[in-house]
Formats: sequence, structure tokens, C-alpha cells
Amino acid sequence: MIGMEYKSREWAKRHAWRVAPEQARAIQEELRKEWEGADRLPELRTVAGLDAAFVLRGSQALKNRRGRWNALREANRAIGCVVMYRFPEMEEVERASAVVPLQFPYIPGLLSFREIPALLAALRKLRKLPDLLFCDGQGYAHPRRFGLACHLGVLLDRPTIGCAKSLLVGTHGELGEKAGSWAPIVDGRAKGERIGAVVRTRKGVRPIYVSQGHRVSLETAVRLTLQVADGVRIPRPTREADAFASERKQRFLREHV
DNA sequence: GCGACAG
DNA sequence: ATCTTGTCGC
Repeated sequence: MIGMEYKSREWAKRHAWRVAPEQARAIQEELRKEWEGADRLPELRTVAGLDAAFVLRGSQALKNRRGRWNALREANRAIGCVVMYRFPEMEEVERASAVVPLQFPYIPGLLSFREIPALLAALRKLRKLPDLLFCDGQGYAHPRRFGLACHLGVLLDRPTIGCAKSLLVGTHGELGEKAGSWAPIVDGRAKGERIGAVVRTRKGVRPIYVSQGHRVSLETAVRLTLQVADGVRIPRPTREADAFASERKQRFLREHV
């Protein structure tokens, strides 16, 4: 990656994505060697939120009102979306999306192989890459300590943070009720290693699960996540990327069904 | 073998 | 994630 030109043909192309689950795990173990858990961030001028939506074969959405399957029934697609903001003002500066063939099933622990190709396609359309990326999913709080946020960060050689809505692995103790309170997530099967943080972004609602993506310490990940949270459970970057993904999915269906 | 299991 | 309508509560 180092020295690789943005938008070059080989941009962020480090390995194949259409692989068997066993090889996917091997790729995670290999790329994990490049993971950095200490803070190494540039002066943050822009941050972004990423998410993906899917159009699945056989879904009701691909039936016309006559109840017939559309020709796209065989075309499973992944729609990657990114929304970028100027930091710390958090004024949106640019957004992009991309529709790509979906070529990997959902397997717990291998989510990155299903979503990252679409996210990279969307990122390639931005005029400039954001300085920090918030991902919808786990980062370090992963069975092999290499969740989607870590994977994307290593490929881009950029700081990333994982903001998930539920836990994949690990446990945590009591969490304060006040917005801004947080507690560590530990992995009991790994000597109680601290792998992330459960964070209360708003009083009275379920917490979210934050973990290091790449080049960011857990403390910094929590601090920055709270900084871009705006009173709603899901932090703005990832929440608006999700809404954008829904819009693009509806548009795709409207244009193809 | 059984249960858990990001999105 | 996707499918799917209304509805209970602040």
C-alpha cells in the first residue's frame, strides 16, 4: 500500500475477495500483522461514516406487482456508501456510493469479505479520502482481533474505528446510565483481554460497541465516537451512511424492477 | 455435541 | 442485513 497511488488500478487491492471461508480466515491472520493499535492520526480535517445495503436474490423487493420475479433475481448486489464531513464542524462535504456484485455470504467473523469490496468501490469515487473512517461493525472486538474496521484500515493505511450495534464476542460489566459513560469489553477466553468498549451515546437507550479499527487507541476511539455522536444512539457518520445506503437501495430497486 | 454468532 | 404494519410510549 505504501506509495500506492490513490485511484490507481491496484488501489487497496491486497488480496482476492472471492475466497473460501478457510482462506478468508488465513488472510485475516496475515493482514493482522500490519495492524496498529496505538494512536497514529494526522490532524483530523475530515471524517466519514461507512455502511452497506444489499439486494438479495429472491427477495420480495425484486418481484413486480404481478408477483413475478424480475430478471435481476440472480443478481445479488452490495451497495457501499460513504458520507464525509469536515471535522470538527461536522458539516457534510461529500458522499459517494457504488453497487457491486455480492460474492460472499454472511458468516460471523467474516463480514469484511461481504462488505469491504462495496465500501472500497464507494471510497474510490471520493475526490479525497477522509482522515478517519467510522465503520458499521466491529474492529478489534473480533474472534481473531481483525474485524471489518481493522481490515479496511489496514488496506487503506488509514485510521478507522468500529461502531457496532451489537456484540460479536466478549462481555462487559454494568454500564452507567448517563450519556458518555462507557465500560470495557473483555474476552474471557483470552485472559480477559480488553478488546473494546460498550458506550452509552444517549441516556435511556441501548449502548453501542466501540472498538479500535486501525492506528487508533481504544481511549481515542471512544472519545472520537462520542465527539461525533449527536444525541442519537447511533453516531452521525455511521447513521447517515446507513440512511444513504437505504436511499440508494430504493433507487436501485426503482430503476431495475 | 450444544450454543453463540458484527451485518 | 432483509422482510413487514401497525402500534405503544415519551
